[in-house]
Amino acid sequence: MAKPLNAQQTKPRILDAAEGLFAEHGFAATSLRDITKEAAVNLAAVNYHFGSKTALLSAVFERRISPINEERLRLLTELEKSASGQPLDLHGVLRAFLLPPFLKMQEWGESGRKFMQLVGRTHSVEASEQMHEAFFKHFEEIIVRFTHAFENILPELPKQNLHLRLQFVVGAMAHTLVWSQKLDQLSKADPNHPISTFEELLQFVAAGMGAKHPPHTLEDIR
Amino acid sequence: MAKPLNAQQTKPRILDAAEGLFAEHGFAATSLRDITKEAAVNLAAVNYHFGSKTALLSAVFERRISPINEERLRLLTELEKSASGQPLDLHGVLRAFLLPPFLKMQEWGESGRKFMQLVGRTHSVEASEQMHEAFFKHFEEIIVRFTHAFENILPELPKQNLHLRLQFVVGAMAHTLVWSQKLDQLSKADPNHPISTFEELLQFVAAGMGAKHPPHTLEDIR
DNA sequence: GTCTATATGCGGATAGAC
DNA sequence: GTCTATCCGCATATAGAC
Repeated sequence: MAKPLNAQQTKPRILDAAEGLFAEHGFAATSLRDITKEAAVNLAAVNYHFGSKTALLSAVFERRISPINEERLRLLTELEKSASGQPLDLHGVLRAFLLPPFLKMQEWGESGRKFMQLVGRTHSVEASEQMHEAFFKHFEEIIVRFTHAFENILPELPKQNLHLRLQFVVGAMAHTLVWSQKLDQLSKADPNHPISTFEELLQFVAAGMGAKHPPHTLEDIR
Repeated sequence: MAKPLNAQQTKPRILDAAEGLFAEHGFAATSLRDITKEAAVNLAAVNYHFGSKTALLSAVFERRISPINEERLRLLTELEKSASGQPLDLHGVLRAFLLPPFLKMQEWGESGRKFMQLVGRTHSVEASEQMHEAFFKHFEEIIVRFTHAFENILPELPKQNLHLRLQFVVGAMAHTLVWSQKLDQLSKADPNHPISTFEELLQFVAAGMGAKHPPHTLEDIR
């Protein structure tokens, strides 16, 4: 009960440090020296345990993305079961997609917050093309399953419009995750009326996804 | 009519090259060697003309952000004038905010597309804290004027919720600008039914901003 | 204003002792 | 598995000739 200070192994220490520094300063701007110093391990440990800086970044993604996407699919499957053939609910499916990252972020505390920042950054084209592959391969099943669900919920919306709108959802979500700390401060600005960033986002994108089609034309707006 | 090849000066060549490379690979991952090679100028030219790599990035921002935000304010002022005291229209104000970056992007062609990618990247925390200041100082007046306009349009929505929703708008916009090339391909996937990415975005965020408040509770959704 | 040459330091990665 | 020492290339930045 008195020596767990050094009990933490080298690998997770490196992962934690890398996660935080990549999130704060970006992949290219973070050196292995920064990481090993922060993790209080030897410089050579990164290459010994992970092989290279790029492989380390992959490992950072691996650790967090899988549980999030598994939870998304679990929630979606649950919805499909309890609907038993009936069309799904727009709010519900959006919630299945959006809730897991917010939940896991809370569950993981500060480390989770940093990771989400890194994810948001990656959405905006950080890192090389190879990194993008390593990142997006984790989302293939998610994209297929959720797109299909939304197509069934909104059969009248042309697919192109639907797919665009899903991109807007992703954009709003990514931005919210990146700035979650500041936005949460905003949510609590009035202590008599604390609101949930997540719930507000869900409300917003549900309205956006359900916006009636076709939209106003330029003429209507002027 | 036969020698304009070398007529272009060094400074704009550097700006163009830097804009493109910062957008594609990020600030930290782009070296002055990459830039001067792409611009076909001497390595020392950057430091001679701009002083440093960071100052060059500032200059890249300077050149493009000002015209966009001036146009935003011009459109908003125009709306206020023609409304002559009446409350403004939600669609109209959102359009005044969102249209200028899309218009300028088109106007500037490939260079504009790259710049918008860079802006989207910066929204997601690229670069250092100093760079952020240099970036966001261009938006102070925009934030004040537009926030005020939205508060008047949606007086029943608590300010915290309103401010959060504006962040969602910014997130969807930034993501759309970053991925504009791919999303435009999506918009034209069906040649019989080409749609406008911008109009679809406007429709989406207008519905989101106008979503009724208070939202469903967690209980309603389950 | 533009060039070459170079100062100076940091980057990822590794060899080899322990 | 962990350490020190080091390779070697590339980074930004500058000095000084033209």
